[in-house]
Amino acid sequence: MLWSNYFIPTLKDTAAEDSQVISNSLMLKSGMIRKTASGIYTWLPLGLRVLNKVENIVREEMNNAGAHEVLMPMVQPKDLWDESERWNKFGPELLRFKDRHDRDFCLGPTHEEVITDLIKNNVKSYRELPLNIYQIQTKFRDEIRPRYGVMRSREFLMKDSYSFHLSEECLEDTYQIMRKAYSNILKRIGLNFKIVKADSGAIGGDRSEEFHVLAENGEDTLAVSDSSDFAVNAELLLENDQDAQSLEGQKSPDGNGLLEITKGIEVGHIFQLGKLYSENMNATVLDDSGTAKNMHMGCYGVGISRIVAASIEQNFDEKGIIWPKSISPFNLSIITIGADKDKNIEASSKKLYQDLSQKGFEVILDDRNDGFGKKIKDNELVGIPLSIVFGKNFSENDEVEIIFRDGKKIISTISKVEEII
RNA sequence: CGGGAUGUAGCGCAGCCUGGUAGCGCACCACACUGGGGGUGUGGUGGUCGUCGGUUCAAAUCCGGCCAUCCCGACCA
Repeated sequence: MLWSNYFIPTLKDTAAEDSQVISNSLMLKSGMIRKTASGIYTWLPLGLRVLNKVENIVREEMNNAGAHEVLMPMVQPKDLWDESERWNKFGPELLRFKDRHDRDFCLGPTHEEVITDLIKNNVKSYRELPLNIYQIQTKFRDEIRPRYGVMRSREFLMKDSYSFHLSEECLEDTYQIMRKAYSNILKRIGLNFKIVKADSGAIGGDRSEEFHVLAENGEDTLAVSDSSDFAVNAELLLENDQDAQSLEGQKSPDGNGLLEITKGIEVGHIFQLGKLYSENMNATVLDDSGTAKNMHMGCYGVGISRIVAASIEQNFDEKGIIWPKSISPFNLSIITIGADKDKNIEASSKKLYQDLSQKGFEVILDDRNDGFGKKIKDNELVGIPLSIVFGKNFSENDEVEIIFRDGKKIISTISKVEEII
């Protein structure tokens, strides 16, 4: 990729009103996203690269966990929501509209109805279970007040899975597999996270846990034991008007150590739904005695677009974004200074760019006709892990400089670059 | 929906109080210089001041309605 041909509209400043949340401000400044309307964003090429990387890691881990990918419609008919009795329960967060024939539809905020309908129409025997189906798709929830950029947007990209089982034990097995898969996802991306017990909320069901990326700006308050794995969304421990901070230092409910209060961003949520939907929507299979049984269900969500923002909330400095290597939009950049004066810089940088690209590195060649200052600032803002600089040192000594995002610098020659990076 | 705030050039802002020919910085275009931390110079492009109405000889400025956006709250994967 040549920077000069790429679409990366970086900004020096964002409006005061858009700068309240660091991830939003940095995503705007680095040219990852632009706001189209409140809570609705366009992903630009750079942002989309990151989004796709998160998406692919999630997809790989889902496939590894034995889940199968589908793509369900974003537009859903009212009849399915009547079956689950959620058309009336869901409230104005469900964006509804009519088609030209005056039939009612909504934009999908979640897909329990569609998947349950699909499975009940196509799975008749317990022999076909368990099933674990997922999709990666845009959801729409008409939030009362969208905020914090893509962290709480109305339109967002989510991976949602639904599992179907004859027995509760089988559901528990899959739940544990998904729990492990979610941990793998966040570990692979390289984020610091906690799994916490949660309130299952409006989706309903029996048991649920949330995956929180730890960050100071997190919306949720977590109570975590200082000496065991115990962690819970602080809401669940609060009584009446109690303040979350008052939990700090109290004895952990599991008996191990004291509670610490920390902030998290909820990026994943796994539920055991039980038979809630299968009963409402009459989804059954025949068991080994030929009896119709309502299926046990689980559902598992990951906020893909939210993970992108959460990663920034957890990893940034005064210069800009710091990407974990796993989701950085590029592995490295090559920066030229004065290439139009020194044709050797132009030719050599291009050759290195081609060589590294051919070897599978994702490289952006910053060939813009600008000075060092502007280029390195942009590279730091955008969060590229390392930059290889062709400049005066190359003209005079055939040396390039490798500048890492944390500020460390190494002088090298082209032949040694590959082993360093 | 309650409370608070904002809306002026592509972006960031000043001007509004005290009405009188719309400004600054950045960006952008041209040319030259420069080329290791957002460089310099010269010359340019770009705005029905969110919108509708009112007051006035005259409105970005005063008054009212509406819209949009942001922050706090209730709500929420």
